[in-house]
Amino acid sequence: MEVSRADLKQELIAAGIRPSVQRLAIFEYVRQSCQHPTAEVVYEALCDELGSLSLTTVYNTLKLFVDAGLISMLTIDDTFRCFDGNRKDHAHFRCNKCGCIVDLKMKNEFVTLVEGLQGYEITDAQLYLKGLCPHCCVKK
Amino acid sequence: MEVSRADLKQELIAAGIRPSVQRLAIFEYVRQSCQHPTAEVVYEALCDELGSLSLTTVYNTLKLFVDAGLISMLTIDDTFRCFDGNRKDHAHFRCNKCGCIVDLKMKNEFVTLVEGLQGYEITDAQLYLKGLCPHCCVKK
DNA sequence: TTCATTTCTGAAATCATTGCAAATATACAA
DNA sequence: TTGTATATTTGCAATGATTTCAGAAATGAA
Repeated sequence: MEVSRADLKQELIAAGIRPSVQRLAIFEYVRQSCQHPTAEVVYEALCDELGSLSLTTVYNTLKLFVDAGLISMLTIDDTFRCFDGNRKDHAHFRCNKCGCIVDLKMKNEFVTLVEGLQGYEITDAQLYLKGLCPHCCVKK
Repeated sequence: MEVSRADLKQELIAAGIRPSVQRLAIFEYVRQSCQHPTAEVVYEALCDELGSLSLTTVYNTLKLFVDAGLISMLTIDDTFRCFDGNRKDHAHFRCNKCGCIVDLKMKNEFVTLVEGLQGYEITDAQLYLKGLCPHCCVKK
């Protein structure tokens, strides 16, 4: 499960991205995180480790990774964007009460569910479910 | 396909929403639109018809409808929210090049694709696909 | 080293969205 | 009809996440 820095570095290079200290740290953080961090969270988490870091750099770097297809950006919560380093096909659930975001396994690929995709080139797919999580359901 | 104002009015009342002039006009516009209008677009479209209309009213009213489950809000484009009056289960595609948003038919319900939903209460589901639309694929 | 290119920084700007308080419309009792 | 309470709309100011920009720093090649 744990991936080495060297591997992550190679992955960046393979994607045509120069592995600067900041980029590698941000990449590692998002990939290892089981949460779904926002740019702000990434910034807070890495500020100390890196000594100096600009929020702008975090935004730019995350955008760079998303464009390169290395991580994905979630817009499941309308008030902020968060990022996901988990590259397996999976769906997301957001609880309307506590706001938690949970990964859900898929039985099949997204596109198997959709008709009429001839002629389309699909580069990204996200399935968002919203409602109440088991925890909030109970104490409702 | 065409729904009368009277029917829409009844639908609002049934949802516990008083059918003011503005609300009815906004509801009709979003329901009839085959596009996926933003609040701004709704505002521009109805400004003349209603004589006076506030952008704030549009935002508030759309939120009211979404909370009542009458329409749904899409966050497929990270830079703005748009609204969808089509109540059939369907997926959305957004072209990365021209920005068009297209409705796609589903073969099955969203939840059939997901594992481990025991204990969850699902109130909303959205499948977002992104990439290139047939038109942009050709002239790529 | 030097030069050119890429990357990072921090402050300022942007812009969709919301908060707020006043104005207006509506419902309904007297 | 009039008065009054409630619901709705309005317009503007404020918010806050995100982006822009121009200069500073780091990096790589020669």
